[in-house]
This record gives sequence, C-alpha cells and structure tokens, in this order.
Amino acid sequence: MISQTSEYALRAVVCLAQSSKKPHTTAEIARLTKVPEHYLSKVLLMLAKHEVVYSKKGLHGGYMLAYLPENLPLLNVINAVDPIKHIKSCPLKLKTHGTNLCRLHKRLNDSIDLIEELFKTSTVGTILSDPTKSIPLCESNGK
Amino acid sequence: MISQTSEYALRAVVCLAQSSKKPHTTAEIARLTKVPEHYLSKVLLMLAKHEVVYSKKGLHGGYMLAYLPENLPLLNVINAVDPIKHIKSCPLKLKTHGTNLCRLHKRLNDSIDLIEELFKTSTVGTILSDPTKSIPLCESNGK
DNA sequence: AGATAAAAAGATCTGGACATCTATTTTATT
DNA sequence: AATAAAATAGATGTCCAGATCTTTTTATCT
Repeated sequence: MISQTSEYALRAVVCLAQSSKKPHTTAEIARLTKVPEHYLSKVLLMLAKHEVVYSKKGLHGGYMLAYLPENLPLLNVINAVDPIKHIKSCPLKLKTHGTNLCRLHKRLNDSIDLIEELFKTSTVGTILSDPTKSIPLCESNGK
Repeated sequence: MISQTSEYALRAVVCLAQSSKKPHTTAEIARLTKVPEHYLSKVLLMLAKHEVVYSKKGLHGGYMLAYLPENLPLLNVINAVDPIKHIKSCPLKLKTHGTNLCRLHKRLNDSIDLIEELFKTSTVGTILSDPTKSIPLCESNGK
C-alpha cells in the first residue's frame, strides 16, 4: 500500500515538524525515526528536490521543513518520493476502449482517487494535533 | 497501490465471471486478459489455493469461478495473491508505544482500513453490472 | 484396458526495481 | 585552514515479475 520509502519520508517529515526551530542532520533524524541513515539521506535528497524540505550545508546545517506543518499535505510528501500513479488509460491497450477505462480499471482508479484525496486533505499538522495518546514517533524526541 | 499481481488476478477473475458456463484454460485467459501466460498460471494457482477459483485438470479442464460474481468481493481476490497488510504495532518498535500506534501510523492504517472496506463491499458482480459504457476487458470476449 | 493428448502443477533461472551500505566530493561555517 | 555537513557516485542484496522447462493428473479415443 504505502511503500517503505514513503513511510520513511513521512517519518522524517513528522520528526522535523516536531522541533522545527533548528536544522536537523541526517544522522539525528535517522536516530529519532529509526530509519537506516544512508538510505534516509537519499530520501531527504528527494524531499529537498521537491521542495518539501530545505537543506543547509556546512557546519550547523541540516534539514528543515519548507512549509508550516498545517500547510503540508501528506500527499506532497508521498508524491515527492513515490508518486501516486493514476490509471489514465486501459492497461490492456485495447483500441475499442480508447481513453475510456473499463469498469474494472475505473473501479480501481476510483479507489486510488479516494486515497489521494485522503492524503491531500490530511496534513502533517493534523497528524501532530490528532487527539490520541501517543506522541508521533520518537520516544526521546525533544530531549 | 495495487500490485501487478493483484491487477492480473482481478483481470482473470473478471474474465472468468463473464463466461462462467465452461472452464477456461490458462492460455485462453491469458489471451483475453493480455497477461503473460506463464505468470498467470502462478496467479491462478494462488487463486485456486485460496479457493477463489476451482481448477479441473485434464482434457477439457481449466479454471472456473468458485463463487457467483455477486458473492465474490474484490478483497478476496486481492488477499489471495497479495494480502493487504494492516499496521498492527509500531514499526519503530518503541517500547513506550506498546500495541498503540502513534498518530502517523494510526492515520496510515486508517487509510488502509478504508481501502479494505472499499474492496470488501465491492464485488466482481458490481464490476460487471456497473452502468458505464465499456465492457470490462476483452474486446473479443464471448465471441 | 492402454495409449495419447490436454491441462494444471511445480521447479529453476533471469532481469529490474527497491532498499541498504560504503566511499568520495562539494560546500559552508568557524 | 579545519571541520561538519549535504551531495554525489557506486556497490551489494533482496524481492517481484516474467520466462522456460519438466512433471503429474485426467479425460477421451481407439
């Protein structure tokens, strides 16, 4: 459903959103989110290319969120690393279908649309403010 | 979102549902659904193991649906070949979370639940009876 | 009843994408 | 100039999709 890479990207973004004052290094984020450090660096690179996060090189550098959490839909994070693909034309390449989707693929695409809508309306901010008990990720976050 | 294997399984099942009088061979289904024949045989095997389809060996054998289309949710087809995995415990293995999910993973799991519900309530029968123009798959089906 | 052909079932093998690790280069700060 | 950090490049491992081949089962036809 949600790729490993998307999961990692979401963890990183939520982690950054929780203490957004100063930049965080890849190593820090990796430790807090328990993502393999060197893979995380690639994920963060993709997030930076899509301007979800902002990177600062050199001493005291690191990554920061490029948006306020409440202005950052989960969809943007997901699409940066592993874009949601819609079914736009018949995968069987049947000429008689043309640009129409058959019933099966229409139904499948409807569910993709639904998921996309869900991730579009739910932001990193809503994750943080969700009124459940546990704190997102990071038992040692903020210490 | 939906794996290639699930897509193939759904195509095969929809195809079988469209002419359910006699068994269809793997080669036939492969031709009609444009799925690679030898991979399809594996997919059909999995469907048979999970009793979504029934197989008959030997001359004039082949595969048939094990259920009436309206009694066969798409979820059963998907779960037979590529089960939907729910997030049951914190992927970070944080002790403080225990069996509780953090907000991020709760949100992600909610969307998985939603998709599952969608595929549970929508059956192969609803695909066939969907009031849209194009016929599911198979331009040459039924000839 | 035995031979034959048709079909599923099963065993390997390969290429590509994703995930992970290692090493080097570039850039900014002190 | 020294250092810390991202950026880049490359190597390795694993899993899924797909291809090829062999074996087993079963209906049908002499």
